[in-house]
Amino acid sequence: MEPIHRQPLALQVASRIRDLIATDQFPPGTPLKEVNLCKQLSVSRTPLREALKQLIAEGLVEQIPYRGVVVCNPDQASIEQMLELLGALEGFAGEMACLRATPEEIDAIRVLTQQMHETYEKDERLSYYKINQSIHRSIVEFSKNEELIRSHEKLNSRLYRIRFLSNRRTDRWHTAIEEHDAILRNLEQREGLKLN
Amino acid sequence: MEPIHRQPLALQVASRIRDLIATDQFPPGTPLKEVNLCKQLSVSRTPLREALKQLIAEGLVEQIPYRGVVVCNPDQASIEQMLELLGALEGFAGEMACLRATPEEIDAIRVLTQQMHETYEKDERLSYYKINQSIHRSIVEFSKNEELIRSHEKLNSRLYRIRFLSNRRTDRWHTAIEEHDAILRNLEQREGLKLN
DNA sequence: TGACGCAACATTGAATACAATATACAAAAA
DNA sequence: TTTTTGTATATTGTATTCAATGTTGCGTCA
Repeated sequence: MEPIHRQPLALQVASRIRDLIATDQFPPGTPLKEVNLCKQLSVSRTPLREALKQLIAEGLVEQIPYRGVVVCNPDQASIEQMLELLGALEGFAGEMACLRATPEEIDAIRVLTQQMHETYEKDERLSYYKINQSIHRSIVEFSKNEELIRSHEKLNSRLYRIRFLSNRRTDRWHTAIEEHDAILRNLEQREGLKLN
Repeated sequence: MEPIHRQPLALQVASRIRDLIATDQFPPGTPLKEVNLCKQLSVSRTPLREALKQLIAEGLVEQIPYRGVVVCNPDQASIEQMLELLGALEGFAGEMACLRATPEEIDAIRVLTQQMHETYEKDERLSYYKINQSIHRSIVEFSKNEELIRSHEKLNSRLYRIRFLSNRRTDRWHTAIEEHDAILRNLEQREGLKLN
């Protein structure tokens, strides 16, 4: 029988804060004062501090001893480096997915791709964004490399806010779909190679 | 001027435990009882628990609620996945290093490579291992991608113990140097491409 | 008027105390 | 004898308390 998955307070707190950062309710630079957050979240400092330790390890917030933690404000260079690494991870995931994905899984990606193009035509940006994300996530998942999946997930979540904001800017809107099509062409092509 | 880097207790504790795991003094499966460790390290539970949270985030130990944390015991499949990802990261780092490394930095790698071959001829395995590591580390560093450097560092440290142990087995000893030469040939070749 | 120093306050770091949960073992019932 | 259940103990989760450090603002002196 399926065991119950417990969720210690620290984990729940970490998730919550992660969301608050991703949705820009805690924009970069926001100082995360422990007592304030304790009151807002109705938990004591101990689990809160443990949650913060986790976010620090994830690189989402930054800590200066005796001066508290603040939401990271990555500069343009850092963002580009993160995107660069994300691209590399997804590229590698694509290669592995070609080797290991089942035909059914590849079909699933084809369906998602079709859906994505439809939402793009209709200019439904939120749907487009979500489908886009699930395509990327699927490719990574089909690599069947747990370690890669975790790394990608963490890096992707750090870029969530940035991607979302930049997706609303028209210039990024077009380049995004172009990049994406390139990735997809690559995938299709490699899949063809695999079938030979 | 270079600021003083403080080292909160939790960080020191985390480093210590990390070393204990890496050197196999805490072999996989070892249960990390909080009160025991507190006495052994002469710290209270609070910084210890924060340190453990960090190690959990790093994937070095695993936690089951109300049942404590134990040193992870990755199975063969997980190890291969980690090595696969590490290879991908280093491969990508190599590409980036070709674009961004200065001639001096490439020379430094050439020197290290020469030293490594010497220690290999002399059958000095510890030296070989260390030089090998610093070559890999250098290549990653010269990619000039901080995010990549951090990811690689973390994954590499998780594999420290495994690599060290497997390096002592003769079969791995040969395949290791072959793999390494392949990487180096790749690097040299790409460097040549860059110079065109 | 400006710079320095000191003190009061705010905030984080660490330790301890208390609560919740799991495990082990023994006693009782089938 | 075996199974079950209750209780004692060990261990982790959470809250609270105390200590160390940083910051701010005012007052004094040059």
